[in-house]
Amino acid sequence: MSSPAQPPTPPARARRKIPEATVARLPLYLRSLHENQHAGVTTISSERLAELAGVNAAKVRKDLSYLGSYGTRGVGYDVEYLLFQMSRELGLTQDWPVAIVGLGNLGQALANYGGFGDRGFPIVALCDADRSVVGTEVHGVVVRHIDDLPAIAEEHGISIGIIATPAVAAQDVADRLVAAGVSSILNFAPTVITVPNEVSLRKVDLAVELQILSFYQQRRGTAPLPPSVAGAD
Amino acid sequence: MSSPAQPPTPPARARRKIPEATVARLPLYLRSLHENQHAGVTTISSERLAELAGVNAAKVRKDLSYLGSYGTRGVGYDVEYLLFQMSRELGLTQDWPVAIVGLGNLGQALANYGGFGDRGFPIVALCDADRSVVGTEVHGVVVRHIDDLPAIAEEHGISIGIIATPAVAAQDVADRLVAAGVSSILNFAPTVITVPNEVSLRKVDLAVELQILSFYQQRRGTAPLPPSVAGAD
DNA sequence: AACCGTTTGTGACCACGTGAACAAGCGTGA
DNA sequence: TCACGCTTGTTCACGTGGTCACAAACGGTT
Repeated sequence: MSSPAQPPTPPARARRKIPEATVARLPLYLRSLHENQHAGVTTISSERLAELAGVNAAKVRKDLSYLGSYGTRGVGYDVEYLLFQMSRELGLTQDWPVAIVGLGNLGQALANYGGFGDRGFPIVALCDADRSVVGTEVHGVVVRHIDDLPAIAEEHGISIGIIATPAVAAQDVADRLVAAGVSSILNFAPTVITVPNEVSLRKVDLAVELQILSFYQQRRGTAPLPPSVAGAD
Repeated sequence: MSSPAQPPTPPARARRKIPEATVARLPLYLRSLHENQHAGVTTISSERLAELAGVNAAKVRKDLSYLGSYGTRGVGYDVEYLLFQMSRELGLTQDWPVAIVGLGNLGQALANYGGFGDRGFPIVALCDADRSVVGTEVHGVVVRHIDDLPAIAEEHGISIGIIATPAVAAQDVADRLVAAGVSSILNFAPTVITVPNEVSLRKVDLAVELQILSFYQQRRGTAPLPPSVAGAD
């Protein structure tokens, strides 16, 4: 497990364990805070932040309290200070170089989407198994063959890999990523993949999302129980 | 804010309410069942299905029991019969026509991805606000202007809408979709949008996924507690 | 300095989902 | 026919997360 990029966060005292559900919401708060900062807002209340993030105010306060007591009673939270603390906690004070494996429709779209590099996740490497794609350039990055993955990973200090291959190739790619030292994987392939415990895995499955919508859509005709809003959990 | 609609629970015999977490897993079971069916398997145990779906066997049995008692003790589940029941429950015995709004990188990639139509979610309409894109053809479908949304929705009987616009346009598009009668929305725009209670909303936020991975990646240097595997729940 | 309205931080309670354990039930073979 | 092994369906205990409510504490005002 070579971890080329060590987090700059100092040892610090015993960190409190943040619930997974809270971690999933922090990026939403972060985004709203950024927007407020750009709008010149310097202080924000939990109620306003809750409204922007689409959650309940008590939940916001509890979530933020896991980071520490960064608010001021009777006033609210200092936007800039909270942004700093939250960015630090999320590990966003540094860049995390990303590799995308698989350059079909989705992979290319992801590579061309500029929103990643802007937010601290530069796409520094692209891989594919198809030799007719290798050598071409996408969004300024030359596609390399997946057999070079170990060298590529070491070269760029890649810690996050995105799988955008067909389902049949996904598990093999995941194994290769892990072998190359990648310890965080985002899987877009429509299949279940397994990784060692020490590797973080998240998945985005478009077909599953549509089928979930289908379920409630179909129920809507029979029972009036449509739970709107669903997390990215 | 939004009051939970309680009163109306009238007609039809009370269908058992399937937990949201279970609904999110049904598509995974469905996929594994399809693969087994294609491989000629006629019967499957909860343990095998659990392995394929990456969950625990007890959870599989409990999830399936919400659909009814479709298994045979000592034997397992009949693949074909379970497939049928599950498809029916998920509303997959019919097609759900889908409209994609926003044809940037992501929208085009989604439109070109053939995996939707195959699985009962045909992309029948494409919309964009940019008049230079309107009129072009993507994956055999002509892009129309978003102002035509009401007519388009009625024409094709669209019930599911996919938002693939920039963040600033997302809420407006969502409002238009709802006004046009669309009652299920899948949002890819990196922003929180709100819809009426009777509309189902799910979101896929790539930046959020990466930031969640970043959190655990950053922690890995300080605390050895990386909860791998995370649902799209 | 003391009071007052406001907002945070947190403790208590409740609902939901998870995992293990087990009885019920089915098929098989003697 | 009966006993035995196997797998389901369900019950129970537990942990996590969500909501409510309220005391603590801060700035501003008198």
